[in-house]
This record gives sequence, C-alpha cells and structure tokens, in this order.
Amino acid sequence: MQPKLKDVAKLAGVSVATVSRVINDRGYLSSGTKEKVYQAMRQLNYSPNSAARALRGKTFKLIGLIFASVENPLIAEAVQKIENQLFEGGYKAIICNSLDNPAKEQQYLKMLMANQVDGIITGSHNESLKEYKMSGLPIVSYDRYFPSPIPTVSCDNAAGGKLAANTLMDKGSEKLMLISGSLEKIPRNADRVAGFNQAVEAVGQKSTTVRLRFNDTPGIKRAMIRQQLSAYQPDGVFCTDDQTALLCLQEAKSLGMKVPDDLQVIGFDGSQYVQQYHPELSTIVQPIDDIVDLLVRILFNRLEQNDDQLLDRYVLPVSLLQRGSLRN
Amino acid sequence: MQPKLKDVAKLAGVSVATVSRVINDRGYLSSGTKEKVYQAMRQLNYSPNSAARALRGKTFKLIGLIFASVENPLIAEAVQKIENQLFEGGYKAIICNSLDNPAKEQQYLKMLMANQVDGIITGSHNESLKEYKMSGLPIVSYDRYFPSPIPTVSCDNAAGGKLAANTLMDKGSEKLMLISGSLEKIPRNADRVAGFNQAVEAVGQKSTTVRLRFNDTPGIKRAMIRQQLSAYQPDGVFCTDDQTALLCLQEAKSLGMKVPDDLQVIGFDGSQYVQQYHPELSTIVQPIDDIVDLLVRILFNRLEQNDDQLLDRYVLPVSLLQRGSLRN
DNA sequence: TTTTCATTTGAAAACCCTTACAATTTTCAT
DNA sequence: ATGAAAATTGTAAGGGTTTTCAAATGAAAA
Repeated sequence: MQPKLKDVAKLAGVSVATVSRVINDRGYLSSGTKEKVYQAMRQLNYSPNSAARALRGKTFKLIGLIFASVENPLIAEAVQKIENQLFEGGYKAIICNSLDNPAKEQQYLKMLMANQVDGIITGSHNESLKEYKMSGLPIVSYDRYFPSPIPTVSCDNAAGGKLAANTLMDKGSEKLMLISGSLEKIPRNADRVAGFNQAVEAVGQKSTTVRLRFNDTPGIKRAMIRQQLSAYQPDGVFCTDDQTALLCLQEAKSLGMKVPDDLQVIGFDGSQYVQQYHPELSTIVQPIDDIVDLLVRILFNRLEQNDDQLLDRYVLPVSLLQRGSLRN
Repeated sequence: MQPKLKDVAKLAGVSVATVSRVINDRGYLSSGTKEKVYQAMRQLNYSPNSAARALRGKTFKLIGLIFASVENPLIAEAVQKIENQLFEGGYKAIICNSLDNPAKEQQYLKMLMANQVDGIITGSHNESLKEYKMSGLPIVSYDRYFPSPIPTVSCDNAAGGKLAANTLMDKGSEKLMLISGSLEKIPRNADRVAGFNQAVEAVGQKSTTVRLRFNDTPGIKRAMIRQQLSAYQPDGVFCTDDQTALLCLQEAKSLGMKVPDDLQVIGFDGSQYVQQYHPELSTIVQPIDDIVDLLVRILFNRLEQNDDQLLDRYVLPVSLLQRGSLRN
C-alpha cells in the first residue's frame, strides 16, 4: 500500500496538517519542520493521492488531447511537444484518437468531463459543439474554427493554398490539379482548397479537383490518385497534406512522369519528419513550434487565470519549403 | 457545477445510497426505483465524480503508456492501436514520452503511481526497475526484458539481426556495416546487434559497427553516417531501426553510391508508415498488431484477474520485407 | 396468527487529503 | 517587562462516493 499523509506525519513527528502545508507550501513553516517532513517523504517515497486532492478542490492536473490520429507525423509531433510542455507545467496528458469520427469524439468528451480533466486541447471535428460548450472547461482548438469565446490557433491555411498555387504557376505549371486529402467539410481543408482555387482563378487559370477521404486506406487513395494523374496529365499538383503528396509523388514516378520536369508537387504541413526523411517533397510548412507554444500558453493562461490579453483567434504565417519536387 | 449524487437522489426521491447502488448495480433493487433513478440521471446529465470513486477504492480506469517518443512511426502506430483497444475496454491512456531519459522515466513513473493508474504499458528503459517493482502495479513491457514476473512482449530481435545479416550476404554483400541507431545498452538493440554479428562471424565474415545515440539530432546522425560510409565503403548495411536506415539511404545516394548495386540497406521495424511511404526501404518487420494485441490482452488479464495461463515472455517472429534497397 | 426470511431502503462511516480556525509559541517595539 | 503582532503547529470539518449495517416492509411458511 502506498504511504499516506498520516504515515509521513507520524514518521516526521508532526501533524498531518503540517505535512500537507509543507507539500503545498502554504502558510508559515519553520525550516526545521520542513526539513523533517521532506526527509520523511523521501524515506517513504511518498506522493500524494491525487484522487483525494482532487476531491478537496485541487485539480487533477490532467489535460485531454483530442486529435484525429497520432499516426500522422505532424500530429505526432504536436502531441509530443504539447505533452512535453504540459509535463513541464506539472500536467498530464490523456490522449484521444477520434479518427475524425464524431461519435467517438463525443464519447471522448464525455469521458474527459467525467474524469475531471482541467482542460482540453482539440484538433478534431467540432460537431460536438454543444458538449464542448456545456463542459464549461477551458478549451483550446488547433486548426478548427470554433466560435468565440473558444480560442483557436491555426496556420494561415488560405494563404498556404494561395502560396502553393502561385508557386506552381510561377514555376511554369499550367495544368493544375488539386488533391484534397480529406473531406472539405473540414474548414481547415476547405480554406486550403479555397485559397488555392482563388489564386488560380485570379489569373484566369483552371484546375481539377480530386477528393479523397480521410478514412480511405492508402491503397485506395493511391489508386484514385494514379487514375486521376493519368487521366488528366497535370503538370502541377497541390495536395492538402504531405501524406497525400507523398503518394502522389510515388504514383507519378511509377507512371513515368519526371519530377519536377513533367510534374511539380507541393504538399502541406511540413512536419520535422517529412523535412528529414522525405527530402524531395516541397511543402507549405506550418510553424508547429509556435502553434504548440500558443496552444499551451493560452490553455495555461485560462487554467491559472492570470488573465493576459488573449485573442480568440490566432492565425500564424506559413512558409514554403522548396525542394526537389519543384523547379528552381 | 457538475450535479452530484445528492442532486440525483433528491430529484429521484431516494437516498444517495440507493442511487449509488443503481449505478453500480449492487444488491437488491426494485425496478421502480431503478427507473426513477435512471430518469433523474439522464435529466441531470449526471456522471459520477471519478475522484470520489477512486477514493473509495474503485479504480480510475487509467493506463499509463511510457514510450521513448511518439514521433517514431512504429511507436505512434503502437500507441494508436493500444489506445484504441484500451478505449474499447473502458480505459483511458495517459501518455508519457520518456525520451529514453531515465530521470524523466522515473518522474513519469512516480506521477503515474500518484495518479492511481491501474496499470502501465512501457516500452522504455528499465533502469527504474526498483520503482517498477515497488509500484505493485500490473505492468507489461514491450521490447524491454524485465525479469519475471513482469511479462514482456517483443519480436525476435536476435533472429531479426541474423536474418538481416544472412540476407545481405546471400545477396552478395561482402563489406558489411552495422549502424546501431541507439545505445547498445538497450537490450533490444543489443540483441539485434548480437544476432547480426553472430551470423556474420558464423561464416567467417567481418563487419564494422557505427554507434549513434538516440538523442543525437538527425543532422549529427547524418554526418556520422556519411563519414563512415565514405571511410569504410561498405556494400551492405544493416541499421537497427528504419529511421537510421532512411538516413543511410539518403547519404549513400548523395555520396553517389548506387542502391542496391553498390550498396544494399536493411532497416528494422517496418511500421505501416514506412511500408507505405518509403517504398524503397527493405526492412525487418515487427508483427506490431500481434504485439499490441498481446500487450493489451496480458494487461487486461491482470487487471480483471481472470487468470488465464500466461507466460512471462513472448517472443514473436519477424519477417523480411524485401524491396528496392536489396538486390533480387 | 405468528415466525421466518428474502427484499428494499436509508443512515452513517470511511477513503485521503486540504484548509479554516484555534491554540500556542516566538519576536519585537515600547 | 509588557503587550501586540507575527510565526508555528494542531484539531477537525468537509469534499463525493461506496459500502456496511441496521431498519423496515412484505410474502411465505408454520
């Protein structure tokens, strides 16, 4: 059995209240007792029962993380960094993979509330809007546009789409194709698509659009991409995420298209992983470090109610990472 | 404020004890009261305070997941699958990225115990052995060899190393190199290395070994690999993980070595990600689905004390995925 | 009718901690 | 030396739930 406050108190020869005070560094304490208590705690390898603390009004120091799938490199990176920062701040992270499934997301939400999490960082659907609102919890959203007052952080998806289009056209592509890696219902994606199309139309050009679904297997996606590539023979493709762009690159090559001479490709996300391990792929890079910093900062700000001036909506700039899949 | 048991009781016109009994389906209950209570719970959207429950001996239904880094595709995949299965079983997952840092791992362990997790699945160091033992918690380990009675699941690392060596030699490589992606202190890695070296020596061949460190940046790893490749000019390389193998492939190519003619490369892990998005890389594939199933099954078995006959040690077979980085 | 026993319910203790309050000791200005 | 204020410690209540125990009801058996 884990040692309790009482055990520590007995060993240190003080009352439980004193031990509690030492732990929470509260009120007056002589350095002598402090030392004795620390000693005893160390000796017993004591750590307070968080259930009991939570019951007495202290929080659990628990944050829910809801994302579509941690298998996506950018999300993995974000989760990793978020978890790190939370840990620094003394918080734990409960992980939830919604798989972009609204029902599952709703279940998660309910579970998180029942578990008294202190807050939620979500990068998933927002169909469960009611629940989010009702929860009364501090919530921060990544790349999903919640209505005020839920703060949202995202990169400038529209600008990214535009940048992709203009880059392709500047570098000589004329038959453009857009491959949307997941439903356009998701506003983030819709913005990337809209930004791209707008820029294309602005100069009187055209482009076809291919729509894949988030939950399609890579095999299915591959087949669809391959078919569209050979049917339409584009010379410039923008994919709304890097995974899709990688499939596109592969299929293009296996169709005998030369990259970047016959075909230029741009992806979106630019995780460290892709930057390191896919050196050919050009992509629109999200400033993921800044995004994570902001997400966590906003959350902490609400949790610790040190009311800094905070916006409801942060849009961070994207940048182009130009590599082999683009001409010089 | 969340509604409490008392609120439900008042609304249903019964005592708190009765409500609790309904929730836990315990003892005798008339169907009338049951219905009333359910009704009230629904009306108030009540869900029990898990802190209070935990205090009274119920478990939190919380599992700690300790891994080096969720940024590694294989780990991401494992975490994803584990989380899924836990969720099905009504459990939540707390995620811990130890970064292969024993101090951090120890902190996590302490934190998990303080948070009354019900069990732990760890794929990280085992330097904190004492803590693991002391915790008295159900623990299952992936790919780290804990002493009995902590059950350990892993793939056959030694056989994998051997398979890599024999494959390279069968396909004509004569100047072999082994690149160890992280410290050999980690037994998993040591086994891969040992298996490889054994197979090499068994036929009177030789190989050089390069040691990288887990926490080196990709840039540093890259530089070391490049230097060793050009210094030693191997014609067959086995890397103890896929990430390292990818770096090796890249550096080899940028040094002008032709793959697989001048140089054959084999990695280790074979995550879905690598299989899908790095179609050139040959690798030793871990049966990750089976591994995850087993990990979770063993854990549940201990949690729910339905004592199936279980071993302390499961070693699952690996397989070779042969692709472009190997000759036919 | 009385006795027995299964059912149904409620009152209250217990879980481990925090914190308001009270009690005691020390410090310091007068 | 005196009193007031500051510092230090302890006692006990309370937080939301589960669970033991006892009480109350009703039905069946004697």
